[in-house]
Amino acid sequence: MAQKVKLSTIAEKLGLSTATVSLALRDSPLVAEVTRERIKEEARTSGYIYNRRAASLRTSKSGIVGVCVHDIMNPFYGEILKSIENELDRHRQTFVLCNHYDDLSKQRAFLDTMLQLGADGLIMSPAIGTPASDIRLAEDNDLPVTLIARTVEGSGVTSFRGDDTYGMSLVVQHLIDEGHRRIAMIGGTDLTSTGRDRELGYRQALEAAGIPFRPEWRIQGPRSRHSGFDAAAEFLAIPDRPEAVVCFSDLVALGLMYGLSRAGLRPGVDIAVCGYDDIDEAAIAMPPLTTVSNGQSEVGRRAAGALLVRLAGEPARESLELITPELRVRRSSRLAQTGD
Amino acid sequence: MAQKVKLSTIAEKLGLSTATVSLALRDSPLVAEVTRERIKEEARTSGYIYNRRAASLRTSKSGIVGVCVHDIMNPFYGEILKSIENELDRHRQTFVLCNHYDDLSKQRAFLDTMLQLGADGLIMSPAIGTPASDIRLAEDNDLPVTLIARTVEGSGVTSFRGDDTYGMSLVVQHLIDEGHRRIAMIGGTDLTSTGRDRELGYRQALEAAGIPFRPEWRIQGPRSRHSGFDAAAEFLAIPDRPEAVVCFSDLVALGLMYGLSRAGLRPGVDIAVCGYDDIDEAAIAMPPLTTVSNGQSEVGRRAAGALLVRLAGEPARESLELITPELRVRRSSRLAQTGD
DNA sequence: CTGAAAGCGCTTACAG
DNA sequence: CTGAAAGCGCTTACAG
Repeated sequence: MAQKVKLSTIAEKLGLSTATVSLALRDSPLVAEVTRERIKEEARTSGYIYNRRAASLRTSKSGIVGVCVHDIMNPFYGEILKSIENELDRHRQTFVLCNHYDDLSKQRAFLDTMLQLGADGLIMSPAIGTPASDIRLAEDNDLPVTLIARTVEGSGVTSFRGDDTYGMSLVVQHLIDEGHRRIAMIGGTDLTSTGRDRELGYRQALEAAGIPFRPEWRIQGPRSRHSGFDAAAEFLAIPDRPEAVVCFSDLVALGLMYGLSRAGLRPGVDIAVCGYDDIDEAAIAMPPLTTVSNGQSEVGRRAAGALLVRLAGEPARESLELITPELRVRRSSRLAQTGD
Repeated sequence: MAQKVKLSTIAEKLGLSTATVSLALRDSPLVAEVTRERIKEEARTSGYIYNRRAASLRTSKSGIVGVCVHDIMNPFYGEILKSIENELDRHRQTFVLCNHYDDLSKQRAFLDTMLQLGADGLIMSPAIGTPASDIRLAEDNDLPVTLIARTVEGSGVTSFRGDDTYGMSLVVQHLIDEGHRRIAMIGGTDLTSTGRDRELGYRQALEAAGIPFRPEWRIQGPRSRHSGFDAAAEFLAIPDRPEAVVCFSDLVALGLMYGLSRAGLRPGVDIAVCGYDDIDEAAIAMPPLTTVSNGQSEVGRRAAGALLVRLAGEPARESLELITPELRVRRSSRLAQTGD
């Protein structure tokens, strides 16, 4: 490659100072219109590439926002991400993605990288066990943080997520309304706020209906399609097996339905299955999956919006913004019908 | 936040020069062991954060690798990405992700951002219509590029992908071996090398068996689960409908199977359906999906490896590295059996 | 083994 | 409306 073109290259060529060139390229009204056009033209034809590292070193703004979630291949996060991406794109922020796979050291490495790169902000769905101190470390170093999907107590920042307890109680109530009293819950873990809250919703709905909680009907763990599939065997082995199941997520429900079908049980006919999240696939699945809309796009949009407000100088405050979930009844939970 | 700690803060505190501190923190043997330990200890306790922008400005190495694909929510790319991530992690490269959604301007914006940030390299699955000049622009500005999944003629760089023509011919041959002669192909577009090559494999296998290609049995377009689902209606409306279908991808096949099931047709019983890619879900789907393993993890691993070699100074060369696909026969294509 | 000094490519007061 | 100069926080020869 030829000699690199920088501001001073353009300045020399046109007999101007780098200050003028710098201002012109950023459309400053301080520079005369004609000068500005000459400069821009020269930048274009000479193949000038703006060096953001240099600019960022000077201004301490990088135009980078880090986003860190458990796993972007999970459509639940994918849908949130799309909405964040949309929002940030419009504000010309570059968006750097990372999976932490609930590995604290991986998340911490990403955080350190963002600090080193001088990122402007961070949106994260914190890994299991994230200490509040990690978030304060970011905040203390001028890196505003917004949390999504999960909460960290004492972090001092805002979290956006669905009201998981309420949402799960809606599904369970729906199954009770359909005449079920033997309802299992599959998936999720005590280690995340999401897991705890959804189990709480399950228990509360049962209790409200006077149905005792039965630990053998609570299969913890699964959080993916594959583990939902594997859980089918475990579920089928339960003596005195329930005829209705709520799952921690749509992914778990979809995997479970694959597993049940393979064992010869027909979801939506022989057994009621519900999910959680209302990912895109839920509506076209076979059978179409009853679930709870968890407001992914709203979570993403509002979290990004809140971060942008922080970037504009607003101070941090610890708060929890709950998005109200909505029940979506489909065929997987309605054993009566078979048509439609 | 308190006064920011930088190299000179540590240097002053310990009565050393910034040169020594800089070397010590990077474990240079030039610095005496004891001094090194004192410096590291001070860095730790003072909460020093390494400023990569400053370092990068000086060294013109950023430690950043950009990765740009059509859509990371597509498990096909997701699986490639995991393998790239693994490889880059081990070389302590920060990995910046981007979806281009086949929007050239979005891809170009990402490319510009990477140039401005001084990224060390780029791995991309080029958007439809990517001009070779975009790739040369990167290469000309010291940003080595490696291509995955799709090829750009005249780009001058290496591409890694499965042998799509051969792979697709394997599936079609398999259906012919199962006794089918009326085989539709659903999904994919002429606009990508992948789409063209897979259709070519379909046609070649038909031709080799003396089966004429019938344009009304070729439904172009679908490339997602949702559009596969929608294609079911179109497929069902074909007069003189085929009883076997190969799909552009597993995602299309899985969506199509949902659509066919909803219409009352049983995939794997009433109609044979095959996918392409062998994503994780294929093996647990209902029915389990016959497909072609497309070597996602090998593509990712080798593409990342090739990029790392380029970072080490190897010159670019245009070449196409084909990964040999393998047929995975499962129940969706074997109408004879119903058990298992 | 350690230090003094220059320089990476920008932006930002300040002066005119 | 334009320019001269300092400085962002590192690393890299070079000298000792």
